[in-house]
Amino acid sequence: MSVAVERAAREPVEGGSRRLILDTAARLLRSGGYHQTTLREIAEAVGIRKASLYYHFASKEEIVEAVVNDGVRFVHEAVVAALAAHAKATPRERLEAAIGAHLTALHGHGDYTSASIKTFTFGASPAPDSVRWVRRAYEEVWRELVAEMQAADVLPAERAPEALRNFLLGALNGSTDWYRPGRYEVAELAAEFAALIAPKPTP
Amino acid sequence: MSVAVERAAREPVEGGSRRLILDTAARLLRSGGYHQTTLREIAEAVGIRKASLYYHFASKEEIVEAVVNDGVRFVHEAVVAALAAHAKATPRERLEAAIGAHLTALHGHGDYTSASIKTFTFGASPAPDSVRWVRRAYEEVWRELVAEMQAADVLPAERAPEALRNFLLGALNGSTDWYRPGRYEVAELAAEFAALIAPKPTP
DNA sequence: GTCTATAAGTGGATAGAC
DNA sequence: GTCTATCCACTTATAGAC
Repeated sequence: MSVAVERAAREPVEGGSRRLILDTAARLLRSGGYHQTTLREIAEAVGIRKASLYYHFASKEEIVEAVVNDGVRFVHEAVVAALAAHAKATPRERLEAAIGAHLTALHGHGDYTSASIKTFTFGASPAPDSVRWVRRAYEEVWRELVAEMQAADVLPAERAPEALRNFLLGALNGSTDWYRPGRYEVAELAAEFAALIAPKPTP
Repeated sequence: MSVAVERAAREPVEGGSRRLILDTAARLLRSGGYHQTTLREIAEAVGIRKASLYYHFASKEEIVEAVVNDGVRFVHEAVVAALAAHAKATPRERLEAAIGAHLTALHGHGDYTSASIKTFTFGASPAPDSVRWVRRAYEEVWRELVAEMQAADVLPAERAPEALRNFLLGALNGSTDWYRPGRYEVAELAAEFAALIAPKPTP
């Protein structure tokens, strides 16, 4: 289900095996991270031998790279879509929508995005170029959004935009360490976070 | 130097070998995390054979557990000390001092605290009891501080204290992913973060 | 307290049959 | 496209000499 949603966010047609491998890898990377997740584990969970993975991918790094990039692309598109859907809303509503979309991608059944955060520091010390680009592109969305919010006086204009963006995204991503569905809904969390970074003006 | 400071924060006298091993492990864990850091690496950096590590520790997990706990104790004591030093300051100054102490422990030469964050999700899925206790104890400091700040109206009283604390600590700890010394000073970062979570009232 | 030597297992990756 | 079989480097950990 969420897998279907995530699939729609990526390339249209391709062999189902490749997708199944990535889905599985995403799930394992989400809980185990890079070094804990082994090719044997992935293969077993998929239901094939680990040697068969090499028909679809050239290396472990290639699998992880694909998962990580898909994860960032997924949250990227979700946030862009949320902003488009709230194009005519107030700036503050737009901010809350973006926060909600980011958190939903993180805590919904989207293994890719969580795996992406968990695997932030990659196997190889400098992340592959593709990873850096994809992240940079998503960052750009927030860079623009922060600028819009500062211009609209929803976020404090006198604060450094970079610190603001890093502060907010750090807090959002950090929620993977403590948030567990069931106590709050993600929507409540989003409202709470939006209120913290951009307090509603006292009426 | 920072190592000396950190040492002072822990047990007084003990064999220097054990300490040296932990210092080295902390440094490697900080950059590599749990699974990337091997006993061979640690031993080589210390200048002994890896088998010799087993004279001092029973297992890799025991080494990591010691580093992680020392790291949390270090930042814990640093924040408590900062609050004590600002006992008579305004609530807002106390908050900024606590944020500054936390960030300094994270980005100074304190390998232990950074390693602790990086190794947050431990090897074994449920972290050892000792780790959970030590973290809980530190959390308590912030729980009290947040309550104090909400009472003093420095932090918004109408927001959920738990969300507030997690939001703030997430943002602080997330800075390990992007902050690099040199551009800002840690003190500037602390001031910026304090301003973001607790905007000064417009005069 | 540190060493050499080694066990027992697992990691990623490849060759080649089917 | 998936399999069996295998390679080899490297992992944590132990045994026992010095």
